[in-house]
Amino acid sequence: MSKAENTRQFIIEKSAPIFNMKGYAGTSLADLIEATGLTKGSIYGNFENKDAVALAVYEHNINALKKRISDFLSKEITENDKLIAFTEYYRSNWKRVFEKGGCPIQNASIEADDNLSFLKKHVQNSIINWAKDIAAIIEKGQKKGEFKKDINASEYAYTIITVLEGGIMLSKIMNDRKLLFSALNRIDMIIRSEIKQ
Amino acid sequence: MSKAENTRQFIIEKSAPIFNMKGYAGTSLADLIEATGLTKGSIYGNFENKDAVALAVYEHNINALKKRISDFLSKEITENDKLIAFTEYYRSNWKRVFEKGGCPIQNASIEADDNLSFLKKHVQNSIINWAKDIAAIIEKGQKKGEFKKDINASEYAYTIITVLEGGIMLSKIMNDRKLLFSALNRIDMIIRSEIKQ
DNA sequence: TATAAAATATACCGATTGGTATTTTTTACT
DNA sequence: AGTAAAAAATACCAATCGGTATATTTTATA
Repeated sequence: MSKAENTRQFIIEKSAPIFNMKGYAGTSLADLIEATGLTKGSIYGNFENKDAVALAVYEHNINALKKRISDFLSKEITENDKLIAFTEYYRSNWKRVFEKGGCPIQNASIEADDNLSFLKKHVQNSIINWAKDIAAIIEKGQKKGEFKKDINASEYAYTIITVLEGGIMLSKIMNDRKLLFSALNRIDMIIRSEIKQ
Repeated sequence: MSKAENTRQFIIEKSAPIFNMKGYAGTSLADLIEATGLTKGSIYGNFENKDAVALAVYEHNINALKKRISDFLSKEITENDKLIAFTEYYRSNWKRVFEKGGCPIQNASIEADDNLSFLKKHVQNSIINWAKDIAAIIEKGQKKGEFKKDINASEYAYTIITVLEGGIMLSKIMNDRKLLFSALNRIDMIIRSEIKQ
């Protein structure tokens, strides 16, 4: 990794929680300078503009979350256990997720839906891919006979994301862990009673 | 209503969709001047600062939404019909809600949870009150024998809000009406199979 | 209709915004 | 070790930010 690539990565990692907490419009270059300890020249030597930093940070946040979840699920063997481990991940990691500003998809969604067109497509893509990942687990479980064959895997994937995101939102603003856990319980219930064979 | 009170209301109404779409940090005084056609002096003659406008706008958005829903529910007689009418409201009005920037509680939640402390308490309060309103319907239904007596009304109120907010978020960013409707169907399903006697 | 008060518009302010041009420092290679 | 290239720091820019002081207009009242 070259010096510049290293710096680029350094900027992304230090800026990640800032953007996720303060939002795109709420994060200034002064914030990035403070968080990285670098200068404006250094940042603009590695990124074209603020948009480019925000975009790289968003992708980084998504990939980091995806990898952590993926690692967590890889411990499980059956597809049912993988699905249950998904909610378990949030039960074990909600604190860290919350401390870094919550779900990056959610934060970017709200800010990008009416403006920030440069981010919107990326958010849409990451949601599509996330739903595909979950749907793939369900479909595999269907083939293995763990899950009901007549259910729509993609629909259930979106239902899981819907309940999870709603739970994170409410839980975070209300400062109440239980609201997230209640949402996770609801997801588990759906898995047990509607997805599982 | 005095001239000033009239202007104040005018500013709030014209600024409402701007704040709800662009967010607090993303909305500038220049935006408010453009939206109202007034001058900076006029705005600052009626509001102490930008925070005060944002706060008044938030309360206005909440009250307007609450009133529309309340009017919609008042047509129904049984508590079960009122609960079902709640989801029906969003089926009939999602387009208007989306055009004005989506759910104000959701937008304010995401922006206020990590910063904007002046807004956070107001958002928390409006969620508490919203949940109370829904819980009151459930409790009344329990007393009237429409609903199961052993369920926790408040918990179900928060579950309904969770699924609704998750649905709005996903539906809005994905530009897909069906994702909201799927969430609303899920809420109806919960009402039918878990709440209704 | 004169006049005081209220409301609005104009003109201005320092600070901060995102961004660029230039200089200095660091790195890699002969 | 000398040197060219790459990287980072400094210095600067116009535009915009939220906010204020003052001037003008509108309103209400006597």
